[in-house]
Amino acid sequence: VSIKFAVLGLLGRKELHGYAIKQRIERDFGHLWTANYGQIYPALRALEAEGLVTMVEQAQPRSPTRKLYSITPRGRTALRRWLNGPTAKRPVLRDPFLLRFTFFSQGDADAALRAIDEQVAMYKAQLRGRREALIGWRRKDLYVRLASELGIELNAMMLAWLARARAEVAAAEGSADADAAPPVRRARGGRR
Amino acid sequence: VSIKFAVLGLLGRKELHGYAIKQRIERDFGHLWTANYGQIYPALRALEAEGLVTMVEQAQPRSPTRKLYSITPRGRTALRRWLNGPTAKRPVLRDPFLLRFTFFSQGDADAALRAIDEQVAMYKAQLRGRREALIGWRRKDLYVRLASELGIELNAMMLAWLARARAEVAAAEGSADADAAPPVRRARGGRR
DNA sequence: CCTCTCATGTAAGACGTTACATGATTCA
DNA sequence: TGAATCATGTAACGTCTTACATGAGAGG
Repeated sequence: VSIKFAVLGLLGRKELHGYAIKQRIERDFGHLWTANYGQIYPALRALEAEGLVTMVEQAQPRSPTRKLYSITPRGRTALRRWLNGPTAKRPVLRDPFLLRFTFFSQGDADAALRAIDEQVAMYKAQLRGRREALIGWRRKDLYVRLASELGIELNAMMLAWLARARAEVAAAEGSADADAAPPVRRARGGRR
Repeated sequence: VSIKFAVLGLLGRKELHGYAIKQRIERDFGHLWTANYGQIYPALRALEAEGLVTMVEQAQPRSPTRKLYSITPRGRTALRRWLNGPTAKRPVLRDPFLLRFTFFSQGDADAALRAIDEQVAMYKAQLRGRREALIGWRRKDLYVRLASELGIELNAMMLAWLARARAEVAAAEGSADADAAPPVRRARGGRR
């Protein structure tokens, strides 16, 4: 249900075609939602069938024909109702790594360390990308900017937690492992 | 795929029946995963069919018969392989509120404020519950404790962000709204 | 008497992911 | 020549949620 409205919300700002919608989702809120063509194209058809958007084909000289979708007045009403309505449900993190993490006491000693380092690398790369993306939102939509900032804070917090977790795990599992992997990173310092 | 292993991981610690598994999931990592009977019971059957767990019926004098599941040696091997294996995929927050939030500039002025206050109330209640749950984990499993602490930090961070977001939104939308709802909460103070 | 907790489960449907199919253009 | 980007889509398959069905005992 949410994706239909996310698409409608994007069309509320600007007319777009399916391919562009996917790009926007990734750029604007890839940290808090994902969507793929298997969801986007059917959603657009459904919205059109309900009369919330209209479609116009747009031929182009040297690339495939686009299908441009625009929001209708009825679409705006539906969007506003969704925005004013109640919050569907409380969020869960649903992070496969963290789930696995809670069971590491049953695994091999160093598997935990390796997994943590993997995560650290991933979050560092992500953080860089997000900080760059933020610049584009600096003077634009207040809400998008705030959500984007949350993504960055979250990311930084995860890195801080991972550093702490790594230290505790290494300490608990005999100090031999502690320097098998790179010494406890100053990564956290980058946060304060 | 993750739920099967989450169940297996729980059984790796202690033999359990389906109903108890659900309770554990809620208590131990309700913040990072959810599961319902529609997933748990079929998962148990599947694990049994694969020979990773065994089941024994356990009649009780004055309550329904339980089906106690225990992990097998093959189950332990499979669990360890999962723990040592690669991390499936990067996480997304996937919070319906935040998704909606990014579109509030297209909605009614005060709907955003109301929605934020709703979220604040929810997170405050949740934070209380989690702090209590943590006490039970203090001297138990290191990994579970760390994950639990992350849940609390996350929760606190969300509250801090919501307070900031509220202030910025109120400021942007004319100061009339700013005191229609409770004055900008000192909630953030509780964090530093 | 009614609701809550314990305890098992199933079925239908909503939602999401992955892989495939098609085809032109651009860039190394 | 090969890969990436633009652009559309579908089918199969997983996963998750919701709602129902059953039934006993405990406590207000």
